[in-house]
Amino acid sequence: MVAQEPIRVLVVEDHHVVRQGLVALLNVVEGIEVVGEAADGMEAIAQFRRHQPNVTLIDLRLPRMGGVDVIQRIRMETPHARFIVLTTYDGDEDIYRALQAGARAYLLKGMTTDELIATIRAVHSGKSHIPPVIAQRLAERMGTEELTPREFDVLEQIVHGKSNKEIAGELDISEATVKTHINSLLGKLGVTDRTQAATAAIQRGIVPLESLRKPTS
Amino acid sequence: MVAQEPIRVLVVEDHHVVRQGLVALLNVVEGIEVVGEAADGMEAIAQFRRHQPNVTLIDLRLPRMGGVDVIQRIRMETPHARFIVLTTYDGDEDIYRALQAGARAYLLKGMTTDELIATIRAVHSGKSHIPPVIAQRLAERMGTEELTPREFDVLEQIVHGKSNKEIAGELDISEATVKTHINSLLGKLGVTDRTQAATAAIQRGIVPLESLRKPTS
DNA sequence: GCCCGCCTCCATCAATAGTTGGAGGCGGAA
DNA sequence: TTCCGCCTCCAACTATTGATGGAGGCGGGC
Repeated sequence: MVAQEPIRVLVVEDHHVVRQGLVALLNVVEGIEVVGEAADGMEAIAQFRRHQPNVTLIDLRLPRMGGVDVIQRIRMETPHARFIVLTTYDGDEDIYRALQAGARAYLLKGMTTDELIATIRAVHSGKSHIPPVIAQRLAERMGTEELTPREFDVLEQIVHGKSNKEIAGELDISEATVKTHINSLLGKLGVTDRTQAATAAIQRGIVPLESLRKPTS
Repeated sequence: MVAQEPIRVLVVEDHHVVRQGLVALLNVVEGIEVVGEAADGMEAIAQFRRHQPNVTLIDLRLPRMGGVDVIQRIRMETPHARFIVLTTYDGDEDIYRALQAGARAYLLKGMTTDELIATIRAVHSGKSHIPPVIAQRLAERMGTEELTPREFDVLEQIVHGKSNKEIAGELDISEATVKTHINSLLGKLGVTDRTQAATAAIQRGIVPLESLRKPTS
């Protein structure tokens, strides 16, 4: 193989062990050089500016600014920046938004090292790579109508266990309006009651599970 | 430091990258030797039998038999076996059951390498180690009453979006009985309606999120 | 300007869901 | 045996939820 500039990679991942593992794996690979690491969103942006990597490997779940926002922010400054999203399981919503934001590839953490390396090379040379599992979910999602902002607000409250009356109070609208929104979002989500709406929202990542911990705010 | 037998460690983790990272990290540490790796529950048991490790590092979410079951099975054969549970986030229920099953330590994947090593050494020398965050959740959980098996069945159906009538059909009991169980489990979970019960069940890991994917079985 | 989607609200109705206060059977522990 | 927890069921009631078919205002795109 001809001697070439190595692919400069930035690794953004908040779990120490996973991050160190990734770096260790990648640094022994010929033609790949890890030029930076970040454990949260802010740090990721700083590191990107400093190192201008060819490819950024990024987890979507990050402290201080989620992965999707990081991708968007960086792409505003550097439109040609290339991202590989690296995540464990995650709801469909995040996948969708990450790709919208400009990620070129999506990898589940269960992949092999070879797949990871092949994907880095592919993305660096301008290709995209979406695993079949993910592609299928995206396809399923496509038929789905978008929720309006207000419907989203209501759905969020439903997931947090609020009654219609409470939601009305919270959003400062009448209970009738809440019902209207619910009726509409039930249809869009393809479910028949609020409980199904709540689990669907969690499962699809529309409302993050973390927000359930201590929600009383 | 005096030359000693190294601590023999088995790593059980289904994500290739994470597992390889862990192994790479641990193998450079003085006094620790990774004697085996497993990517699922069955393999874990086989590897344990073969290598008889001093400490087993185990993820709770595994294909083909969950981590908790693995711990229980191994401890039946080898009661003195020592486990460190290693997991990302996970509901309280799993933590609780893992400790019940005999795990000596619980580590979140966000920990540092130093913490990991320190914990391995501690557990090997017979100590336990539960992070404060986890300990606190366990404490909160303690006041909680256990659900009866039947209540659990009903809760599961609720999470899957079934109506009372459907649940009655599914469990082959009357709708009245379903209501009785629901009334009881709402109290035990400290919630006021089925939607809250569903999100609580998911959030606490009582009903696994994965079971929501394509549940129609 | 006109249309369309979104947000807001209304009334009315039917269907679920949740509450209360029972009751009987069954099996294990004391 | 007696007690207790669990499972089963009931009636009767209230509260909540979801369905339906409106209606007006507001703002952006054509």
